Amino acid sequence: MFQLDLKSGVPISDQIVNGFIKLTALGILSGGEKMPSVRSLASQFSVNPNTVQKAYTLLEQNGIIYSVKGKGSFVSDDEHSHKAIIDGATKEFCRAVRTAHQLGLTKDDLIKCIEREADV
Amino acid sequence: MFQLDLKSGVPISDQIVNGFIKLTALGILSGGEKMPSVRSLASQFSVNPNTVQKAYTLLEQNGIIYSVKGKGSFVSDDEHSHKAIIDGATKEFCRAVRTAHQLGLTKDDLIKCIEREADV
Amino acid sequence: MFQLDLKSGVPISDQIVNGFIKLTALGILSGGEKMPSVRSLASQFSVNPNTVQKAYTLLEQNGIIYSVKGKGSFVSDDEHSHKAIIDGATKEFCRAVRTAHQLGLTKDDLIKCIEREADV
Amino acid sequence: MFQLDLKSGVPISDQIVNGFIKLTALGILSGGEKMPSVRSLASQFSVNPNTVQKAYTLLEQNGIIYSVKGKGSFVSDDEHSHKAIIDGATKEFCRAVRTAHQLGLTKDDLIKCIEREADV
DNA sequence: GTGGTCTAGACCACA
DNA sequence: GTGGTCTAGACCACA
Repeated sequence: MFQLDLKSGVPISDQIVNGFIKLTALGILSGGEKMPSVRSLASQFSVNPNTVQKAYTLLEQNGIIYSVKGKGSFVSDDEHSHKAIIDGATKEFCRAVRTAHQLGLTKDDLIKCIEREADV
Repeated sequence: MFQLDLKSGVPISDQIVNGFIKLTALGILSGGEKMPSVRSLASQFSVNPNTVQKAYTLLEQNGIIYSVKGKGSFVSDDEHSHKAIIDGATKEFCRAVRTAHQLGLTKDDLIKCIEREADV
Repeated sequence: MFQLDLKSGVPISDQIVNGFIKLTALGILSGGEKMPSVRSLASQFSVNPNTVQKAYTLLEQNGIIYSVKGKGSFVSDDEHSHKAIIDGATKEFCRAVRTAHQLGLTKDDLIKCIEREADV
Repeated sequence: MFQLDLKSGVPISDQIVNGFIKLTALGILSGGEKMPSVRSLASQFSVNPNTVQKAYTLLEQNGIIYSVKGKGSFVSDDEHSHKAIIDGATKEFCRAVRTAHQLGLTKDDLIKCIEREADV
């Protein structure tokens, strides 16, 4: 699935959120599929169930998954989850553009960076 | 100079760092100029001196300013500080590009965002 | 009959209760009519029989249905069930009015909402 | 301030959220005012700090308060918090109207209820 | 079994 | 001191 870096300073719950967002973005996880249960994932990562629970709550608030008490958590329909991910990522990226621009990077600098990093 | 936004969630020390980086990027602050003293800036912003101190330390670590014992802190020569700022901003931005790309934003999406946000 | 929405977060047993209440309110189910057996409904909905049983118990407690040992469950006579439904709904709605009013919605706000949502 | 009912079945964190929403709606708490610290409120209510923390996080997500690490939590500007409260309450109430309407309450029934409960 | 809430208490970054 | 994250583990409703 994905790895956690306990010493990175990034909250573990956020790492779990990001991990699942990537899996979904890559199509490895798709609509309706069952998520691992809170407890099983916690023991798999040797992490507290509360931490996983928090991550799942965040994922649900962002429309990536939905949970059914007593049954489990499930990935939202592809259309829904895909839109949620693209929307979030776009917002985040546009903020980065604004910051870079304010610090004096020119449009050309930014595009050069894209050519280098986001090449097909 | 610049304003602090306590509600933004961004650590105040980071906001101070960013504020000075912007002033320098815009050429409002230039090489050799004296920075306000930690204590004066703290009282001006009604903020804890430790917070300003932390910001100054970060600025120094990034090569934007340098301090002279007993005299105060000064902006690095233009060439030096400018390079430091551009380098930092580029690194940060490229990371944002990678993340956005991994989450499924296409090159076109990214460029569209730049057109919108970084317009002259 | 009616559909269950697993993603809604509303307990399935409550959804079954509400489903039958609506069918009765609409006159699709009327007094004396036999309810589907717990087991048949459970398999029809691919849901745990306990869940259906719980719903039936709630419906009985609210006077919407009654059960006869060895024969099954039946819809209460129209007058009875209709009154039970209206009473419950009224109580619930009045509570919502109180809450909304306490939070600062004016009588006009509330009525505007009714015009919009409960239009013929 | 307000009281908690530990046996009500309503999550304590939600009760705290609702309590502060009411205090704000009533104007007892207004923009910029400092909220009690997580720990002090927890001890005042004899409740775990995590529970208060959760409530504060929810209030922040709803735009009612904002928190500054190291300084405390504060009520959002009146305009902002007021809008957030009215929006939330309206959404909630409209849902109640739909439900009541589906169960057969007529527009007149609903309005009668408003006259009774939301009288000036 | 499964998600969700809660207590008790440690530890961190920030001010 | 203040908010925020986390562990350890209990307990509840729902299925």
